[in-house]
Amino acid sequence: MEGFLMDEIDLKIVSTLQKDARISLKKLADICFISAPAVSTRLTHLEERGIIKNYQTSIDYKILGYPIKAYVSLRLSPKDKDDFYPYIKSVGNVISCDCVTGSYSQIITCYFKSTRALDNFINDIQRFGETKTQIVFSTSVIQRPLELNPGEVYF
Amino acid sequence: MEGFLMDEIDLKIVSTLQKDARISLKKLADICFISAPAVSTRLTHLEERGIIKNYQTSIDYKILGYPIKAYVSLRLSPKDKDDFYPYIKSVGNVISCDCVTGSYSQIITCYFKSTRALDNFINDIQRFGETKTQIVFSTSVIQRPLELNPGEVYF
DNA sequence: GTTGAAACGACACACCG
DNA sequence: CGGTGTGTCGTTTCAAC
Repeated sequence: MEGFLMDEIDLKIVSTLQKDARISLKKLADICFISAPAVSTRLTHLEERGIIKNYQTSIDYKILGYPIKAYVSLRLSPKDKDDFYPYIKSVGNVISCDCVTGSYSQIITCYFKSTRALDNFINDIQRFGETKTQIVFSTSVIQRPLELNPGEVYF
Repeated sequence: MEGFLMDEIDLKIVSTLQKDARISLKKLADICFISAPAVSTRLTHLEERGIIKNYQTSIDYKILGYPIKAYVSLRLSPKDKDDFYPYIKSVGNVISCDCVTGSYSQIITCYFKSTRALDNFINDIQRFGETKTQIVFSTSVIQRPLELNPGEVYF
């Protein structure tokens, strides 16, 4: 990461795109009070520097037949790490996996078509260590962007 | 939820958009082997029916000055629910909050500029109940779309 | 970063299977 | 009814400043 600083306009671009990735360059330009080509070059830079990682569409997995969301915690034996990482990447049901502090060292977020499918998955990963599963009942804060122009945030 | 079925083309549209939300209708049309207007009407339907929820840009929060990611579990007293939900929605650091099975009934995913900021947050929410915090060290599966045209998935 | 022109893509309509 | 094809309009891109 080079010694570089985002200005107000970059921040406006990024936070606007977070909320609507399909907005046109022209509209972005109007919002930022600069020209469309200027937005375009800034976008390219933001992408090249890895600040913008990708553009995703969020889907209602429930409607699409994946009603089961779960957090699976896994106490991963250090010796199994090299086997575990490629494996967990290969499972299409898994949308994120983080190594965390605490006795359960991996937190896996995943979606399934049924509790039976979830159960199969859990049985499978138990070869890597002890697991704890928490199935999601309801979601009060749906996956959303981090607030970059902070109103109500902690410092 | 009407008695409606996604066909192969809808699935192709959705899974393509998941990976690149800024793709043009024309490219989508080429990929799906149909015309651009046809893609356009399908997109509108998918949005109207809530299968496509929104288009987000994923950002490297680390580079932007939020290096701390954490999962905070909260044992929420039922009587505090009505206070908790509006509050947790208002915190810009929180990107998701799920009600789950198990003794810690809420799982909060959040980002912070520092461990001190995280600490302030935790101290604050402890008025709602006991908490357990797991800070993310490293991420082996970065937030990614669910695999809809499944290769390696559990049934 | 801005402007303007040219290339490109998106949208609305009438037409065809 | 849903897909295709044309025309118009808006958007992106490139060159010159």
